[in-house]
Amino acid sequence: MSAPTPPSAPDRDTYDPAAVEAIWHARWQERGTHRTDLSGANPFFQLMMFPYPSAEGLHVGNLYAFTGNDIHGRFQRLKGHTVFQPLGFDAFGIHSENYALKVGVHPMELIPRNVANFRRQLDRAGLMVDWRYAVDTTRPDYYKWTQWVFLQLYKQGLAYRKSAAVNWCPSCKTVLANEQVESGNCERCGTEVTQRVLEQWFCRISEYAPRLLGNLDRLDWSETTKQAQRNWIGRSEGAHLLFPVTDPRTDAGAATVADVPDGEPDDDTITVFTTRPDTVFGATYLVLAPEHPLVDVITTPERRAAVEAYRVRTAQQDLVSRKVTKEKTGAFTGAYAINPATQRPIPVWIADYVLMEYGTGAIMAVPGHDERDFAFAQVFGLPIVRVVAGDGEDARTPLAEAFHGEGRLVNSARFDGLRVDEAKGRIVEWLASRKAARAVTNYRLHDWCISRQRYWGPPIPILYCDACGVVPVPEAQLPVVLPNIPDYRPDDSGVSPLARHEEWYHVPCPRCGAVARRETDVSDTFLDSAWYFLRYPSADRDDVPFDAARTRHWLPVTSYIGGNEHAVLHLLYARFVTMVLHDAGLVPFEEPFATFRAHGLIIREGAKMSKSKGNVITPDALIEQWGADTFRTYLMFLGAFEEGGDYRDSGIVGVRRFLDRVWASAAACTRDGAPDGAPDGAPDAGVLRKLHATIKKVGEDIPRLSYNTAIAAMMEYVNALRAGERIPHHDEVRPLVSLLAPFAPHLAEALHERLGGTGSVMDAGWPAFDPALLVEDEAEIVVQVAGKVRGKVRVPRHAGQDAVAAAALADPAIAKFVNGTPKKLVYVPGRLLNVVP
RNA sequence: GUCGGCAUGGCGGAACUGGCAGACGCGCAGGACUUAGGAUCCUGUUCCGAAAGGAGUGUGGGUUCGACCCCCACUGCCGACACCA
Repeated sequence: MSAPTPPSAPDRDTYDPAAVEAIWHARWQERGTHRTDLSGANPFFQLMMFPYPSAEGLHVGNLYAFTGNDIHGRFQRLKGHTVFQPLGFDAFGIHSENYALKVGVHPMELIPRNVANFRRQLDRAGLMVDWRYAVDTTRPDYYKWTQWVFLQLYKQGLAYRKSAAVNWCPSCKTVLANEQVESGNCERCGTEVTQRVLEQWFCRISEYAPRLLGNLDRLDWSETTKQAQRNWIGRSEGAHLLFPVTDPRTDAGAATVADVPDGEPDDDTITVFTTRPDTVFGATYLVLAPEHPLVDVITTPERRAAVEAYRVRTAQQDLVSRKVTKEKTGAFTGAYAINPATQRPIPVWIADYVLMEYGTGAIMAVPGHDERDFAFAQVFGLPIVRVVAGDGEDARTPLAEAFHGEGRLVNSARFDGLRVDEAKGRIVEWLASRKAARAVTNYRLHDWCISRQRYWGPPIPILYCDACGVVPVPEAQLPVVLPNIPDYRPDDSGVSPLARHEEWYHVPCPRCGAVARRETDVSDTFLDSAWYFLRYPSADRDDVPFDAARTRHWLPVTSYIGGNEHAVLHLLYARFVTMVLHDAGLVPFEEPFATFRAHGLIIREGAKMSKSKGNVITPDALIEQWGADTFRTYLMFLGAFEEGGDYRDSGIVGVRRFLDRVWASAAACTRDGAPDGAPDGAPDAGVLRKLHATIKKVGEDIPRLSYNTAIAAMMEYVNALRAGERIPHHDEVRPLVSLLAPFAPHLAEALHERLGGTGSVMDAGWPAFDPALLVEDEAEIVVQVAGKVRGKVRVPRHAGQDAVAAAALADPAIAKFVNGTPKKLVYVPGRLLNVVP
């Protein structure tokens, strides 16, 4: 098996991509072809997701996404828009930091190097980027404004501190993200990961959940992305139910607590969230999250030791395995609470399968109708009661597993016989009238933790003063510059390395002048990327994060195309930050991205690309071998852009042959003595019709990102152009060059010039097609008999059903399938006739 | 487990609202030009069949004059989330 090689021997007048591309890179640079006039009319903001500039350099996944954006942006420019297509670098974060530690080069040295390499590669690929507006999240002139964004959140009361657990690797002495924990162990050193509880900064994104969800219906986004966000926000309708705790020492039975208290949750009332209030009669025990504050209050002395032991055990477990392990464990608190429906006391347990961060951190367990509660009840021998019966079942039908389906209530006193959906409302109403329930909408979305106990990020601009408390750094004092310190390795303290740098750590309090301490956590990289699109048009401005007039002119983003791996986090945080800035009167819109399209993933020979498999494609080598235009076009030819593609080494030669043929066609029609090679010196009518059909098709395919079919259409046209070794006419080739420009911009520039064009092909406009040329005089009608194709007939364009039927039956090859008079004729004008015998 | 996506020739993939399945490309076969070709050009290429014809879009059913496309049930692969009450 050998990889195909490009056609060789550049003698005479053949396509030499390396030469062409070098010439045009230089000219684009000289002429400023890729510069956007920001005051230009008809603005079109084409945004692509900025990359993390890794040391390995650009990978095909990046290039696939960028090329898809570039084609769209170039097309919009050809269509007459002023296109702004900036790019930048998302270079902060734990990934860079770990890599820097590994190779022993300081990130402040490493990142600029990587960025320079990325720019070189991106330019080599022919992207239409105006680098004057590039952003780099690690530069103080950018993160000054990231810190400013944080302060806006703080001012609105949307940034706050609370303690939360983080994963901690005792060996690496560092905080780990959930994805860096592999089955309970650190992904780098394999040490068992533990939990630490630290004070951290959070953003109240959960407060925006209803708006973030509601707006989705109005956004022109890929449906898959919107659905992912809906699931992530996770709205669920249910109820809070109140279970008063009884004191077993004073209450002999249920009677004394039968009178429901005032309904306000107090020290000895457990509030649970449930989406199945209809099953409350089957709630045979309660479970609290081990961290639930009421645990301390209600645990009985006899059970305290066991409960504490269980809480310690849970606290030590890393965050990932706690959620992944399905085996049920728990401890009985010794306390009982009154089921507000049955009035009977039920035991209160703690278990790690109940999460403090969701709902109220407490559940009513209905083992008959919830798998988790069922499993738990089985382990601990707790009662399982059926309260819903499906078809053919009754109150006594035994439960081999939790029953989830439709059905009617049983064992539920006066609610017996109601359907599940009716019962939900009725039971909540009933309990509400006794002040034991309230209908509630709950969201899964939890607040966004932006603290990172690391070095490589923007310092959170907060000071702690013994006298004044928490003090935000005044905006005039921004940026809080990340100091260039040689020792940025995290240590055992769990506090950022920044805390070790006295001269940075201690500063005067801006309010009272006393010595204050800096916040030493840096912020999440998702904060950097949550507003970068606002910065681009104003990237040259030092005085403001984003200029009001430019923002009004360019935003919201016209078209955003990116990977669905950012469907939830990045895109949701960006929407949230934009909404907050809108509420503060700082931007005139609340949704940042008018349209968003998710592109697919690129794989290699049917398998995912990975370093361990050794099947990673290196763009540099392929561009070297085939040329950037061929590589770009091939990437887009692999499959539908929104579906992704399978990169096969063997196919690229086909695209190269196509571009060779385009070059040869342009060469042939400009050669001395042969500019008008067709016999009568005019373009061929058939070729011209095909040309106009191709202009139409390519112009329709590009906006719907159907790049592969657009390329196929151009290939078809080139085949028609050259069929039978005919010499193409000048006017047949020139429009093709424009159609090809978004895909193969260097080649298009060269041929545009060669065919007598002036300036850049990008400013020469998009060819128009003549609809009149597309209609044919005769139509070919497919003839079916009983739904099977039996032949075709040619008829005049507007022939009616009878004429077509007559023509069809006159054809013996068709007529032989029809005995006697047809029962029915189905005629689709201009396309098809179905004869039903 | 839940949510989403996908399943079409030897291969990557087309087929827009139910109307010629297999566009385009790779590969393969034959031919032309050549001292030569792994360059270029031309022709052919879903399968079975000499042909007439038949079969065919993961599997099983359904709706329809007509289904890759719609409905029901299932299988497999890919992705995201994952004890969310």
